[in-house]
Amino acid sequence: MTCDSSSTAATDEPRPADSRAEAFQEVRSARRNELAEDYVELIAELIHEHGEARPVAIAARMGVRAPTVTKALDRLAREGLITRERYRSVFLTEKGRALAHECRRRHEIVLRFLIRLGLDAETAERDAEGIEHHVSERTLALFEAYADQV
Amino acid sequence: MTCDSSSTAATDEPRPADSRAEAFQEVRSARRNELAEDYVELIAELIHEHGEARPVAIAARMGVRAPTVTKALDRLAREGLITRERYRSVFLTEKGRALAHECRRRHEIVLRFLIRLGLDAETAERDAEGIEHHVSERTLALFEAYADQV
DNA sequence: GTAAATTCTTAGCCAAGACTAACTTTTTTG
DNA sequence: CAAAAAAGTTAGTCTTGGCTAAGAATTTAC
Repeated sequence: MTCDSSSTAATDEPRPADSRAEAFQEVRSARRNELAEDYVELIAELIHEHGEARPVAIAARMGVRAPTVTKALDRLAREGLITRERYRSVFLTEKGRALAHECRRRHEIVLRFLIRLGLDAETAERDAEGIEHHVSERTLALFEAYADQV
Repeated sequence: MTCDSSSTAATDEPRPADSRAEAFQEVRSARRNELAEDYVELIAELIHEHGEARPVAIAARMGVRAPTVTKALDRLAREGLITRERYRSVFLTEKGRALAHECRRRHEIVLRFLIRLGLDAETAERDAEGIEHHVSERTLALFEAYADQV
């Protein structure tokens, strides 16, 4: 049943030009950034609420253990999103603050949209947490339009 | 600075820090299943379109290399979602077929909803791919209602 | 001002998911 | 049917993101 002759000839391209494949690659790429975004967003919230972001608080809110946080923070620091000193609080860099702001914006739009659609607040919060990393700017604009319009 | 214990930790919690942690844990749990769902959905599609699902076709559509597919299929087999023989096509088990069906359903609902909202087909397809794994049954129902209503 | 408790880090383990290189099996093709 | 091509697997590497156990640093409490 090898009927699809067009798909696999001499593979010159290391990256398949298949639009389906591209979509999956984009999703995977988005998935890679999700955790970093979650952390940065959470750090911004903690700083806003408590004046600082301690690893122990991050761990509690993320629902993970302390060493997991340490590792994640190392990575965020490597990526230039936060600054930190050993055994001390975490601070966002300019870049980190920008990302946090962007995330917050997306989160708010998705959340507001879901609630406008008729979803209960708690489910909306949970769904928004998952969805916010996967909505394009275009979709976001439509979500906003809908929420405003009603 | 260490206002944690006095101000917001023990007493007021309108939303206990726990519920945030739970939300994140749920998202992480969803993320863990995403790839398996993508594979199963794709395998079902390939079988439907071509009568069989070959690893080479899966790799092309997923946008990954062959060994990645082999490993993924090992895992799917371990989880009882597919059956396979070495160097042969892949088949869904009853469980795999059920999951594929469920995924397809979610995908369709999200896609239809986004298009009804006014999104172009291509972006809708891309966003649906990312969103479908993160919508609750409740949200799905609202998406359906909206798409039908308009 | 020291001892206890808490917080944070390090070290080491594991599984997933990506890759390349190299090998085996199957299929195609002169 | 034998050689070449394609498909699939294995082996080995890397990174991420979890975890526990144990040790170091800091903070609290007596």
